[in-house]
Amino acid sequence: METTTTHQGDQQRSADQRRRELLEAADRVVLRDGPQASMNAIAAEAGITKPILYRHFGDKSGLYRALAKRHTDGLLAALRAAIDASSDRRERVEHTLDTYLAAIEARPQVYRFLMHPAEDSHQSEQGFDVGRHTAPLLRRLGEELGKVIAERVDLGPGGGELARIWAHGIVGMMHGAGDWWLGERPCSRAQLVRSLADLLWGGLSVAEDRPGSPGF
Amino acid sequence: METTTTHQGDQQRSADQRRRELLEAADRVVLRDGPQASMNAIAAEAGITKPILYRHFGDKSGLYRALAKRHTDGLLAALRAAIDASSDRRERVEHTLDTYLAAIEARPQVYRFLMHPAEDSHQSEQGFDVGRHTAPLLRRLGEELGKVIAERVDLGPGGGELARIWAHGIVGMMHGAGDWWLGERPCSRAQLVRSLADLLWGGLSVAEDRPGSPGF
DNA sequence: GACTGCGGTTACCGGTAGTAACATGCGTGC
DNA sequence: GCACGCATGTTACTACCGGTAACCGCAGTC
Repeated sequence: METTTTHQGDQQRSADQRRRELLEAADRVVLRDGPQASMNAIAAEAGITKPILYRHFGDKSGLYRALAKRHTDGLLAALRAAIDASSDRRERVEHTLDTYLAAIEARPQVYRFLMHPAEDSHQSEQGFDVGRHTAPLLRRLGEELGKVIAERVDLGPGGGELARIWAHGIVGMMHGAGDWWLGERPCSRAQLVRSLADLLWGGLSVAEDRPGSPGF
Repeated sequence: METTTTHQGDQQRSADQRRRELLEAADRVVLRDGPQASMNAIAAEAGITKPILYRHFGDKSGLYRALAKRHTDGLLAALRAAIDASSDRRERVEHTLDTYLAAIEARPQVYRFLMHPAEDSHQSEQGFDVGRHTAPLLRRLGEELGKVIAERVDLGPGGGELARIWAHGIVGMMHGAGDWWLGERPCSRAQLVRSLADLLWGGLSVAEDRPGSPGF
């Protein structure tokens, strides 16, 4: 079975390359048609037909997962760099927020695809995974940020748990505010970054009550 | 055309009632099958066939919007009550967080449906609404909370903008952390509420650096 | 020259959203 | 009494989706 080693190698290399080509074609279609790009459309863009896609990626969610992994890895790398770019904690937070917002601003279609990678088939039949609504991207961001917080900030005993909670909260805040901002553009990116950092710095707790506000 | 007033009224009333019945049937199916409940299944549950559904609701997203409105209204009412239930601001925030989390904990299927009401067809053809990924529920929650903050907390000049930013950030935090918590259940609800409130109260800014952490 | 493996195709399956066209029962005008 | 709207309901269809089975043709090998 070793008589065709070099040929096997060629085949392997060309298969990987083919896969990369297909992913790039899929990328173009998703960028154009959004998250509901069809397998037919992707195959057509790649100049082939459906069954080949299925041979390479198994099913639609497989293709989408491969596609999402590429972009997610890129965004994660950018965020890690932002976290390490400065030494002051406040600056660090602002840089991270700004990097995320700049990314979703620059390529909103990609961002949208990452958040809704496919409504994803008919997974577990029973109970259909009650949680798990959030995109994998946000989970990964939360876990990564949780690690960073846990290892750099002293939160006392049980700080690991707390770090994860805060991390997922912060990621959610970033996502929620970012999505709203992207839709309405009510202010500049810098303004949004500063405001969110202020919020995290306890802005809500130190502000004064409104004169006529009830109860306070 | 006024000769049939009473009859018209009867028709109208019965049409509204029919609509309500259909929504209840749809509710049962969505609760059972999740967000990808089909129109056929809903029609069958209601004891009728598809075209009637379409006559009442236009299309699938119309039905889903009507369904979502009901639940959203309910949740919003509960949250408003929570906001008004106490006078201390910190308590208010904790009550609000807890009410939201209790709701998604009690009926995760409904929650999940509200967050993914239908991946929503092929709306605007071109550009497909770059933002607008977030569920309408979250938008509404953000706007409502923004109003409450703006009218009760004195944020100085331009405070209205800031209130909206903070509101959408807080809602995002609640949603992100809540979704993660619902999936992994890493701690009690009370613990999560306290931790998130601590985060909003500036916990991240006042914590000490870890001894060996780089840069700080 | 027959054989085999692999990239590629056509043609299909089951199920989805959505629609057209036909049927049927009820109250009203003449 | 009877034809007319008119709303309610049905069956039967289109068009498309994800996914698959079966076949086709061409490399390279024995």
